[in-house]
Amino acid sequence: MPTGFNTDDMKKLDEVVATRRRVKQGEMLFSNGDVFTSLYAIRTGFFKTCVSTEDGREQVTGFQMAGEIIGLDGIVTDHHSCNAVALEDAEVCVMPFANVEDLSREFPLLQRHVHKIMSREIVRENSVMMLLGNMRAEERLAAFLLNLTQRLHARGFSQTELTLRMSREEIGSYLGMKLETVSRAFSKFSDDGIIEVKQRYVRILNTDALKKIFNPETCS
Amino acid sequence: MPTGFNTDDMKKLDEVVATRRRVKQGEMLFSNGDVFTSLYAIRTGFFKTCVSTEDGREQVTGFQMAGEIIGLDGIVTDHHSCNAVALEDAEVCVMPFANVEDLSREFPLLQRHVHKIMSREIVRENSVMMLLGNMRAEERLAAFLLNLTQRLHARGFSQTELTLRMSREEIGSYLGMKLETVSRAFSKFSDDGIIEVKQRYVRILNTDALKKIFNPETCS
DNA sequence: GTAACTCCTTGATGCAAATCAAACGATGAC
DNA sequence: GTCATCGTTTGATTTGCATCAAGGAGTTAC
Repeated sequence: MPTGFNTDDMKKLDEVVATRRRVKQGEMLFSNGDVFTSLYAIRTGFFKTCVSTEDGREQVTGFQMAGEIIGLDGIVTDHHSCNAVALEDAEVCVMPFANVEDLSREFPLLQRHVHKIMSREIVRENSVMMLLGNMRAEERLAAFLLNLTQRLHARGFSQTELTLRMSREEIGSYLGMKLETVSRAFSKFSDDGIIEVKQRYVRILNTDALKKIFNPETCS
Repeated sequence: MPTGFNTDDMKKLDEVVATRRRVKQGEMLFSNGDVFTSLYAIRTGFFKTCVSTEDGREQVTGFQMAGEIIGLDGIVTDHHSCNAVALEDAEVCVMPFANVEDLSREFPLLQRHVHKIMSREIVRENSVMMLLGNMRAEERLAAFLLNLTQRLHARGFSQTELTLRMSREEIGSYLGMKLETVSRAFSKFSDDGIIEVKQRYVRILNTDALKKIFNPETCS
C-alpha cells in the first residue's frame, strides 16, 4: 500500500497498535451492541461483516481481507452495529480509537489516511447500493468476482485463480440473492466457458467476458 | 443537534466555513469526477446524491436535508464519485476540507464530530444494504417513510405529515424498485388506511402499522 | 469402512415485481 | 381559455428470481 509515510512516520504509526488478537474461524471479532473501543487492521485471514434484523434476516455488508480496516461502524454511537466474523483463522492489530485520534492530531498524514479509509468505505457502499438496486443476478456475481480478484491481485495473488473463503449463502447475502441463484450463476458462467468452478475454487478463463457482463457498455 | 460544543468552540467552528453557496432546484452542487475540495453543510433545502453506470442506470444513494453533510465521497480519491442534486432551492455552507482537517487537529471535539459524521454515513448505508438485499417493496417504502418523518421531526416538523421533495422515480431508485411499484405501494398503504396520499403530500394515519410492516417482529 | 453433517447443484413450480400500456391530474406556455 | 408536458396511477402481462424439493460431493467422527 502506498501510504506516503516515511520510516520515521511509520515508527510513530506503530504506536497506535496496542496489541494483536487472534480470531479463529467462525469466531466474532466484535458483534452488534459491543462497546466500541478500537479499529482493527487485518494482518492475516478473512472476515465478513453483517447486520441483522430482529426477525433473523441477515445481510452481509462486506468481506474484508489483509490490510483492510474494520470497526468503523462503531464510532458514531460508541457501540458496534454489525458483527465481524472470521471466515478463516485470522490475526488483527488492535488499534484503540483514542490512540488513533490522538496521533492523527499530531500527524496530518495519519489523519488524512484515516479520513480516506472512511471515505473509501462510503464509496464502496455506494457501489454496493448500485449493485443491489440496479443489477441482475449475473451482473452482481460478475462484479463480485472481479472485485475479489482485483483486491487479491493487489496483494500479490493470481488475477485469475482464487479460493473463495465464503459459502454460496454468504455470497448471496452480500449480493441480495439466494444461494441457489448464486450457484446457478456460477454454473452459467462455467457453461459459457467464462470460469471454471469446483466448489470454492474458481478460475477465471475470460476476464473480458466477465467485465462485459458486469458492464455491457464500456467493453463493447 | 447536541454537539457538545460550547460557545467558544462554536466561534472557532465558524472558521471552517469559507462561504455560502446557493443551489437552485435541479442544479448540481457537485458531480461525478469533480475535484474534491470541500464538504458541504446543508443550511436550507433538500438534496439527493446518486451514482450512475456508463450505460445510464442511476442509483440514488441518499436524500439529505438541512443540517446534514454531503461530499464525503470525494475524500478518498480527491474527486467526487457521485452527483449531488438540489431537489429544491438550497443553500449550503462550503467547508474547505483543508480547513476541516487543520481545525480538527486543534479541536478534538471537532475531530470527533467529523469521525462520527463519517461513521454515521457508513452505518446508514449498511441499513440501506439490508433494505435492498432483504426487504420487499412495501417494507422498503415503510422504512423510507419512517426514516423521513423521523428526520423531519428532529427538525421541528410534524411526525405525521410531510411533502415529499422527490418523485416516485427517485424514491424507487433509492429503494431499488420501479416507480410503478412505489406508486402501488403508496396506494396499498392508502387503501389500508395507513396513510393518506395526494401526489407528494403524505399524511401518516397509523405509524404503528407502518412500523409493523417495516419490522413484523418487534411490534407484535 | 459408514454414518452424519454441511455445502453445493439442479430441476420444477410459484410469485413479486418489472414491463408494457393507457389514461388521469397538475403545471406551465401562450 | 387550449395545448403540451411531466409526474402519477392503474391495469394486463411477462419474467427473473425465490421457493420447494431432491440428490450429489466433500468433510468429520467413530
